[in-house]
Amino acid sequence: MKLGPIEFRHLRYFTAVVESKSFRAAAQHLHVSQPPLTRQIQQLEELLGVKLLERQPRGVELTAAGAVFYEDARNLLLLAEQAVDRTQMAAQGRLGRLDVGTFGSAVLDVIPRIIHDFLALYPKVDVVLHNLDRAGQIKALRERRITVAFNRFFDKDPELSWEVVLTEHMHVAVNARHVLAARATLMLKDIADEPLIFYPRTPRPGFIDHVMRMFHARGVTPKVTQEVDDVVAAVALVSGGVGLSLVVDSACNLRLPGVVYVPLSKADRATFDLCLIHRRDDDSALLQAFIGVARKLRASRSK
Amino acid sequence: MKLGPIEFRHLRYFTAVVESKSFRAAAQHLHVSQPPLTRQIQQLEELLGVKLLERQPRGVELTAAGAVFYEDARNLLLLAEQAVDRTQMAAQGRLGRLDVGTFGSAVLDVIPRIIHDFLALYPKVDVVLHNLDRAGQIKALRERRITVAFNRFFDKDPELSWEVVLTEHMHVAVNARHVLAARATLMLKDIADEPLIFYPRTPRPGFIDHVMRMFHARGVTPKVTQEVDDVVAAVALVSGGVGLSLVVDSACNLRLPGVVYVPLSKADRATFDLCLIHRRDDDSALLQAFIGVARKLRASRSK
DNA sequence: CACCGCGATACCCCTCGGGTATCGTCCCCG
DNA sequence: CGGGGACGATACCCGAGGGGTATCGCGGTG
Repeated sequence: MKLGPIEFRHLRYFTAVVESKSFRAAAQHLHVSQPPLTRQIQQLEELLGVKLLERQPRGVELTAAGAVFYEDARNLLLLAEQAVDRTQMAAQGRLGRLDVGTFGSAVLDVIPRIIHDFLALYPKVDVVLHNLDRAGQIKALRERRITVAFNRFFDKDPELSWEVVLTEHMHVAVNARHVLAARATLMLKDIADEPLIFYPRTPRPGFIDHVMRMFHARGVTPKVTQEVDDVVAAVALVSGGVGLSLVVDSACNLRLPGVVYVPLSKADRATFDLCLIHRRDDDSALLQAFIGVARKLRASRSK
Repeated sequence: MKLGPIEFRHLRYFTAVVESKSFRAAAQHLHVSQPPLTRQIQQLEELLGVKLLERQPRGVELTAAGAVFYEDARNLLLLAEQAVDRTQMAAQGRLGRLDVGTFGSAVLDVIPRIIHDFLALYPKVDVVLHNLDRAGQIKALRERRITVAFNRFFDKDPELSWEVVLTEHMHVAVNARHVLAARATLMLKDIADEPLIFYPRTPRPGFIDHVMRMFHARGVTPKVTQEVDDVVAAVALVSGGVGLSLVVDSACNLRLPGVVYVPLSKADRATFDLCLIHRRDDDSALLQAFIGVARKLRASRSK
């Protein structure tokens, strides 16, 4: 007899026979006639070089080797089904891994929300956060090490696409014992003479330049007395009474003792967009799902 | 197109294409011509309802779903081979096969003992050892390529279960001509100024961090002059007089010329658990028997 | 001993996997 | 910029082999 390799057919037929302890019954259950079934089992036995079944006048018995093979056959069929399931889930973006590029302050509010909502809908996706600066994000996106990134101020780029997911405003972080802490709103000129804790230009030049332009447009030159590269550190210094600082909405979630956040007055209000960035040619279901969640959150916020 | 169920043929063809990143090359490797291959892959994709491959002008790329399916396909093919193997073994009167995941030093003492005792009780079982690192063991367990694994420091995992089979202590491996070789015990501070042969962090971060914490807790900064990723190599260097090294009980079985093992003094003694890990849902008799032997050995040791 | 009921065998059909030839497309190179 | 070459897809043919029907051999049973 000529024999090829083992196929799932053999396993399906064999397990059916074992489970119904009868060729005829198994054949019926498999919607085939009995002779082909017999032949497939014979083939399987010859293929393995092992007798799997003891044909008794009253039904069929497993041999010891047959019992071993039955265990594995059932397992294989089960795993094959799971493989199909998993693959289909992956295609729908319900399974897999999403690498997200984040940065300093966004991580305090928006990103946890988006990820929370996303995981509620897609629980089997692994979301991995990567804190990167602007340049690092762009590089990582290009090199496909991350799928999506959050940042402000996006430069046109042929490979990348972006959309605004949140529009934020500026607040002044000020120590509660400071006179300005009582004010409902503040103007930039109010803080011109106050010691300002600010951020170095390098990791996010776009943001810093934007704020600086804001100051200059109002003829104000801020007195930067301290530079720290981290929003949390800046607010910590405010808490310690070192001075006041500027932060966006998201950072207001950061509650430290003795720190209050006073919004900038309408006249001085500037908007800071938070963008979601991704490769333009990336049409993965995972990314689409993630963008969908981000959009929905934005819509529910703007109400 | 008419489609039946998935067959192993589909998996074989698909994995071949993925591995050679080309239909033609894969066809050649499979000893078939290219068109049937193309057809089988198309069938598979239609069968799953999922696009698995991105046909690029330069070869073929996996889609995200394709990557998921590839993993499972490879695994299924492997398990099928194992199933055949096990069945044939069983037919020859062997009762089965137990695949065990091991790692570096454990292989020197505990594992041989456990396996020896196990084989004394179950002489017809084939025990196959697989030397794997931590991550490899976990993966292999999940994918059922191994039934049981030995390692230290186990992280909680919903799919896996574990128990401590041995608690070990540290010894200093030192050249016999060295002054410290004569000491009955050593303290960590005794070796602070000695050249230490140690291990890189990557393959077993848990173990290395544990030892390092031990040093720091005693205010000792070891002078690591040489890193080797293998206990045997480390002891060989000790034998060559390069310096001294730290090993656990099991490794003391390794007798190399001019190497003596001095236990750490009680004050500096730290314990290192060796765990036996297995799939939580695995209730095979072979595994239970193996665990039983391991437990008995532990009990007889602790006396 | 006749009769079921079981799996095995004989033999036919036609599906479906594999082969050859060829196409459309993109890249590369002159 | 156009032709050659390598890639995967398509068209079409062939035959191996999976599945069908009919029947056999053989125990167990009334």
